[in-house]
Amino acid sequence: MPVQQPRARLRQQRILRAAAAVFARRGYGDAAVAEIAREAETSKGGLYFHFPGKEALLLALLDHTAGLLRGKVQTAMAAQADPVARAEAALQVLLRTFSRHRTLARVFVLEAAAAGPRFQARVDAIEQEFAALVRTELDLAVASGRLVPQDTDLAAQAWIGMLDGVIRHWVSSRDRNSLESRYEALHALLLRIVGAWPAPAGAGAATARKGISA
Amino acid sequence: MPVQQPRARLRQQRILRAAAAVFARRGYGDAAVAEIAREAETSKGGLYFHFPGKEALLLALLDHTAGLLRGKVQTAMAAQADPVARAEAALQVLLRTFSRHRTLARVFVLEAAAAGPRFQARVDAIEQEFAALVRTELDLAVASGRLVPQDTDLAAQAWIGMLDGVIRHWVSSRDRNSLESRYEALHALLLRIVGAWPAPAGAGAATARKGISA
Amino acid sequence: MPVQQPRARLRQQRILRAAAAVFARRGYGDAAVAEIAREAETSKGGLYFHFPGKEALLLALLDHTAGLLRGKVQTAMAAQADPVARAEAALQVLLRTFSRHRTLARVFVLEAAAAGPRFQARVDAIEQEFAALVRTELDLAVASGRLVPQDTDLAAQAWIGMLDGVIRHWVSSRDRNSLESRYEALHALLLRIVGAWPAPAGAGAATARKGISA
Amino acid sequence: MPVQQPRARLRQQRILRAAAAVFARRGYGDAAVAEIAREAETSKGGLYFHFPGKEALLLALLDHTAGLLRGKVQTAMAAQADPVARAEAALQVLLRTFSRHRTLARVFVLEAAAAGPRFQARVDAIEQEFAALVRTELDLAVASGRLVPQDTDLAAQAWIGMLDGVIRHWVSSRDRNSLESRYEALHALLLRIVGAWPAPAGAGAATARKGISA
DNA sequence: GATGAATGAGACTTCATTCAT
DNA sequence: CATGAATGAAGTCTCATTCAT
Repeated sequence: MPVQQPRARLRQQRILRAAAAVFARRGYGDAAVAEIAREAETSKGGLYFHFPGKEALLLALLDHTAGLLRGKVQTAMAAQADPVARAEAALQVLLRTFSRHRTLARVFVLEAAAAGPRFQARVDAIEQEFAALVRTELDLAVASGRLVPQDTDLAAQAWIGMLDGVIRHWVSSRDRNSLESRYEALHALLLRIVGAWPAPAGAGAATARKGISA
Repeated sequence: MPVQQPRARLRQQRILRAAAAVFARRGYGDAAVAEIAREAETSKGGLYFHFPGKEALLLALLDHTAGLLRGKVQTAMAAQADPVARAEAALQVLLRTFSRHRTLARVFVLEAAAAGPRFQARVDAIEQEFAALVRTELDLAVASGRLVPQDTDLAAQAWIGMLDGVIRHWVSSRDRNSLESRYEALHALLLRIVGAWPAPAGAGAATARKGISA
Repeated sequence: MPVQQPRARLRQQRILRAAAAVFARRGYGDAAVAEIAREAETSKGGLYFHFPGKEALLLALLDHTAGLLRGKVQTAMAAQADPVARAEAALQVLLRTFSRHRTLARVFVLEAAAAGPRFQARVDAIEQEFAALVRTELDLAVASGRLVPQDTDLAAQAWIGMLDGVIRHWVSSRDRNSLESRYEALHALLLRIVGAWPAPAGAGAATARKGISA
Repeated sequence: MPVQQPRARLRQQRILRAAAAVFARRGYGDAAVAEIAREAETSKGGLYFHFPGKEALLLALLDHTAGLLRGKVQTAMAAQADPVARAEAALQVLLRTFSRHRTLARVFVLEAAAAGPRFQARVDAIEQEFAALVRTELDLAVASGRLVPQDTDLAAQAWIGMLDGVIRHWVSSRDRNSLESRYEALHALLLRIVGAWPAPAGAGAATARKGISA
């Protein structure tokens, strides 16, 4: 593998960014390579010099997105001591990252699924990776008595599933509000799912809750 | 509006069934009208006599699916007395119906989303319809003291979201097991979400639950 | 040939009228048989019962138009004594008839030409028929000294050609004024062509004209 | 706007030439893009690279023809001193040009008219352009006493109309004789229309003609 | 006689990919 | 390295015509 010249790297990034934009705008199937090339300010021939084809663009985009998410999640988790807080931090940063990259979000949760099983599989693998992360933390929390014993695998799937649903809804609606603003509500649900819910309202309940979540 | 000959009705159904199969197999974008016609044992022209275009096929399929689900859900709900049970029955029958019509499920939760905003909007509307149904029941349950006071709208969204996630995962994986077999686990999560979980195992837990949900 | 039942005659006329309208509106090539059937308030099958195909519709229309014109022209010519007046009367009634049947005019002078050589030939034959009529009258006028000796065939072609041009322009423009209103100008040109023009204005010119045309 | 490679220019010309041939052979409506591509020795995709569609081909052809005519007419007119001669030269060169490009002639006077109002309008505009040219010369001739006072606009329309008729007849008949050979007769009619006719037979008239045309 | 249904050839157009320059 | 040009397969859709009822 030859060392990438910096100019080539830049080109590739411009092309990937353009691909994300066009895939998000038109959908993978309706996206024209010509339009991506135009948006990247290059030519079709140039694009094909850097990427072997349209599929490779989507794949590269998914990998790039995965790397981006992994990095941010690791950093965010490292900053928390409590296992439940670490798991929550992971989801929160996923939400925040997608919130700031709407086109990536759309490509990741919508377009890839419809572009064929090969892409779907890659997205699934990445989701499973994060689900495993979450599960590990929940297991720790259960082991330390922080959470009541439960099917942590199921709970982790549910967490990722809820996140997925929220993101999916956000990108497919015309909602221009920040995705992050939904974290509050999501947060409450996540805690309920693992039986660590926050105080609803009444005083008596607060006592019981304290015993559980503290 | 011309009189529908019985022959025509049959053809339309055959075409719709074929469309569902091909959309599920190839995805909406890659599905060829010619293949649908072939699978419906008719000609391209014949297909276009009954449906104005490829989009109309998907739309008709979504409407057909929605009608199917609505009917089954109403029946299932009518058979239950308890509001929480009614809400659960709704989800359960949705799961069961999709489990028995995998192609419809795939079209409904995956293909429609990627086929364009128009289709996505129709699916969203149907999901919201069922979410509203669930919410109504949860409200009743809260009013009767059956459930602790909570944001029932959010909870209903979460229920539908979880269901969506399970179905989506099932259709996009190669999992050939019945979708229904996942209901057990889903059931537990749903109850947790509204704070009405069932007894995990021991007796002490039952006490705690009573104290919380009562 | 069986005797036509009156009901069938009516149907055929309704279909022909509808065909004229649709051919004029869409052009022959873009006219759909289905639209003609709809406009005739019958079905495609019914239309094909009365006419063997789309081409036959246009042909029948041309024949019908020719018959209409022939009849009116004969009547108009019979009412004139002077040969030049007779020739003029022929053109005038052609103009008037087309003016009152714009769709027929359009089909006759525009659509038929583009619908293929077979149709073009039929229109040409009809035009030649009227040119021959005109020529006969011009010959009489020359023989009687009413007109100066000239190439009457050429002059007749020119008369029909001018008429054709005026009609063609009228139907292809959006001009909603009566076609008849153009007769005045056309009239002057026709007379000039055969060297029998009317007094323009000045006296000197009148003298010169008299010397020439008398 | 991208730089035109010389290869591309050649292709475009080949395509346009092929389009003219096929439009003339089949008529616009029945001309298949595939046949044009074949005749141009390229592929359908190649054709669509150079022209956005079938309509654009016809439009480009009309524009190309208009440019051709304009150039030749200007040259021909510049070579004449007398206004009437200039006007005649214009028509003569139009006739000669169409005579040498029968397919262009057919497309221009027949196919465009039937291909839709948009094309018809373009052809009309070009005809009006030449009519205006003729009228300007006739006005000059009247102003200088070269012609008797008259409605020069009408006369110019008549000139163009006669020319149109002659060309139309030539292209729609199977007449393989040169179109130019008809100029003699047309010439006589044109002069009659503006009251500047040549000697029919007698001697006195000859004198007058000499005075006019010399 | 008449209707809705069906056919299938063929039309225009798009587009991922490859290639000559 | 990059570009414009070229390809050709495949797609959606139309429509004159025929047929079963």
